[in-house]
Amino acid sequence: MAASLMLETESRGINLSNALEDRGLRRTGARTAVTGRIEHLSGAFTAEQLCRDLPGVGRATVYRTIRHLVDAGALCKLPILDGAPMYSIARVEHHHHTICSRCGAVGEFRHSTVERVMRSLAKEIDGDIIGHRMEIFITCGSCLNESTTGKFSVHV
Amino acid sequence: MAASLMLETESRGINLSNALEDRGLRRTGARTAVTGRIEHLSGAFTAEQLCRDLPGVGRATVYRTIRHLVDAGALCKLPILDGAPMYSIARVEHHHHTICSRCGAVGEFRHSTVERVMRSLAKEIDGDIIGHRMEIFITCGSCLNESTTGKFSVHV
DNA sequence: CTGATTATTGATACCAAGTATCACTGGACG
DNA sequence: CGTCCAGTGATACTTGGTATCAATAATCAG
Repeated sequence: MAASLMLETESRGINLSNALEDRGLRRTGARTAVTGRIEHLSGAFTAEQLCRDLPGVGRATVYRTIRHLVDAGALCKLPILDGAPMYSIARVEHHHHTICSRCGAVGEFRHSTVERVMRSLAKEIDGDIIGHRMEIFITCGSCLNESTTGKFSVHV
Repeated sequence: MAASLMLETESRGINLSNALEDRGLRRTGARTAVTGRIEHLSGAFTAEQLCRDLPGVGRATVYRTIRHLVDAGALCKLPILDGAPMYSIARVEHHHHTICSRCGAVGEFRHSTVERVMRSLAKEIDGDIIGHRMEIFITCGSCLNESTTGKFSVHV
């Protein structure tokens, strides 16, 4: 992702273990393994992928830990159209995602115009806006130089 | 949804059975039952809901027919954050959705500014944009007058 | 109309993702 | 150190959806 896109970003210090502790949860071996693995991964991942990577940690614990991290706002859950949802570390307070339809790489961005659109829509919609979500499907720069077939189908 | 929102809309004549025939699929009793039921429903629905409503049609056929309709562009598939995806008839060529987090009602809208945002992002993103998706979570007008609890959790 | 051809159906079995249960374990803390 | 309770993980279960395949229904040529 181009650096210019991140101009409006206030990046957060990321420590997933702390995010759990802040919620009053104990720092245990299993949780440290899960958060450590997530921080070690470069991008987005699925729950099953994490289970495979951490055979020493039970499935239930992996799923529970992910849920805690999502509840804490430290992870974003991205409902991809087909297949299991993906998760990515929430580095930016409120943001949207770019998803490469070939390699699955997920990026974050903020764009003030999106928020302006929301404010203008608020006047027209019959009801209260309580949130929004936006995903941009791309073929990322590095995939443009390759010839692999698509990973996700995109019906938009 | 406010009528003003639909101003940018070119509404399409909707005939799901024709959408299937246009793809070279036969007009059968089961498919007519499924498309008829979908057209009869007021808003968005899940595949399982359709199966329950049509006990005379097999699960496999319901799922197959939905898939055909999505492929034909006659239905939109909406990945709600938790639970099964919802489907709604695509009345407008390219559009976005409002989703009431209480009653699950789904609306469509077009807003030219969203497309303008896409064009400005295209210059900044490292890669090719191949599509985008936007959902606005709302509490719709009719739900504002009630006191039911939320149906969907919204982490945005 | 009749029979041949082929798409479609739906019961069944299956698979994948995720959750509930519950006896056991190990952190925290007096 | 011992107690207590949060946390764990094996297991069984649920849900959403797909593959299989024999039976059935559309379609079409004659």
